[in-house]
Amino acid sequence: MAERGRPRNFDKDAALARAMEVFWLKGYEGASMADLTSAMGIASPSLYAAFGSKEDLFRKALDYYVASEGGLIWGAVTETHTAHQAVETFLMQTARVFTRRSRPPGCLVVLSALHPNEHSETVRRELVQRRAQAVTELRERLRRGVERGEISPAADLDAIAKYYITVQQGMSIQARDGATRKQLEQIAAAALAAWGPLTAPTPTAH
Amino acid sequence: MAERGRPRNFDKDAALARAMEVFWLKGYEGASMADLTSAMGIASPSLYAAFGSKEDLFRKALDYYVASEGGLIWGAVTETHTAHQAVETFLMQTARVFTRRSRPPGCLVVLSALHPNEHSETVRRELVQRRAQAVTELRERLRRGVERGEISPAADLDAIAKYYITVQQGMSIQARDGATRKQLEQIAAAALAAWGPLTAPTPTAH
DNA sequence: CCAATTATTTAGTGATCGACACAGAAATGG
DNA sequence: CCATTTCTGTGTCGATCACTAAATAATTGG
Repeated sequence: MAERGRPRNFDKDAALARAMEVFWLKGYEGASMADLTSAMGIASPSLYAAFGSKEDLFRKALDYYVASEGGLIWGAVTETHTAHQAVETFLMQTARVFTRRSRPPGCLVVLSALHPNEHSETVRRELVQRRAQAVTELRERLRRGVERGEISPAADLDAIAKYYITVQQGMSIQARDGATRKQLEQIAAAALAAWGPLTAPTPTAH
Repeated sequence: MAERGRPRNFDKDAALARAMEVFWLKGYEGASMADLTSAMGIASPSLYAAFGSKEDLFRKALDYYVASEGGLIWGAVTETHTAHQAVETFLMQTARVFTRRSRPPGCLVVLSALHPNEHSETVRRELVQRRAQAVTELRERLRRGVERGEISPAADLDAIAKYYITVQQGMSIQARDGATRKQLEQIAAAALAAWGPLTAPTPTAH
C-alpha cells in the first residue's frame, strides 16, 4: 500500500540531516530559508509541506541532533562504571564530537539561539530547557556515585554537575574559535583535576 | 571655539553606551538599526553621521565594553598578589559582573557573533581575537606565578589559562540561562578546586 | 480512462533589513 | 545680513526575510 497522491521525490530524513547541519553551523536565526532549501536540495513549498515552518523544522532537527550527536556523548557515558569515569567520558567524548572534520564545531543546543528575540523566543526557551536537562542527567549520574560510596555524601552534586556542564558549554565556544581536539582534551583534563577536591569528604578548602 | 555648523543634538558617549547595551543583549546581527536608533534616541542618519556604519558602531561599542565592563574584571585581577588570587578574583568578579541587575547577563565579547555569516564575519574574527587575547593575558599572569615559585615550572600554563577562560565562557551561557550570582560563584569555586592539582609539582595524575 | 490526492514549480506576498538622498534647521565666520 | 558648515527628520532605496497562492505533475483508487 503506497501513499495516495504524488510521491515525495526527496529523502525526508536526509533533508532533515542537511537542515540540522545548517542550523548547527549558522544558528536558528542565522540559517535563512534560502540556506536551508539550498542545502536540502528542495524548494521552499516542499519544505513547508514536509516540515511545517522554519521553527517546526528546527525542532525536528533539534530532536535529530540530540538523538544522533547527543547520543555519541551520553551513550558512552552510560557505559561507564564509576561516576568519575562518567564525567571523564562526558568531557572527552565532548572534545571528540566537537572537533570532527566536516561537522560544525561545538554544540547545536548551546549555540543556536542565545539572544532574546521576538521571532526565536520559543526556540530559545526550548534550548534553555534542554541545557538544564543536561545538568539534571549528569547530577543523577553523580547521585549513583554517592550511593556506591564513590562520592562523599557531603558533596554538592548540583554544583558539581553545573560546573562540568559549564565547562562543556565553554568548550563549545572554544571549538567555534578553532580549538583542536587535543586542546579541548587538555581543557577537559584540567577540569577533571577538580574531581578529587570536589568529591572528597572535605569538599572545598577555603 | 565651538565647532562649525549645527551642533550635535545628543550626547555621543551616552548614545554609544546605549548602543553597547543593545549589542550586548541582542548580539551583533540580532541588534537591528531600528533597535539601536530607538535605544539611542536618534534617527538613523544621525547614527550614520556620528558612527559611520553598524559595524563601525559595534566596534566602538566593543571598545567601550572592554574598557568599562572588562575593566571591572581585569582591573581587580591586577590588584591581586598571588596567581591563585588572580584566578579566583577573575572568576568571582566574572560571577558578579555577569549577574548585575538591569545589565544583560553574560559577556558581550563571548556572545555577540558566534556563527559564521557573510555580513558579520569581520566582526566575528575580531571577537575571536579578543577571546584569544584573554587567554594570553591570563597565561602571562600565571607565568609570574611561576617566577614567584607559586606554580610548578612543570605546569602547562597555556592549558591552565585556556581552562579558566573556557570556564568563564561557559559562565556566559549559564548567565544567559538565568543562573544567579550565587550559582555562578559555586561554579567558579568548583573550577578553582582544580588549582592545587594543576599547579602542583606533579601536575596531572593519569 | 477519470476523479481524488499529494508534491513540485513558478512566481510572487508584505515586512523588515542596513543604508542613504534630500531638504530644512541651527550653528559659525565674515 | 549672507555664505558655509554640520546635523536632523522624512521618506525611501534595493535586497533579503519567512512564507504562500495558483497552476502543473505524478501517483492511487475505482
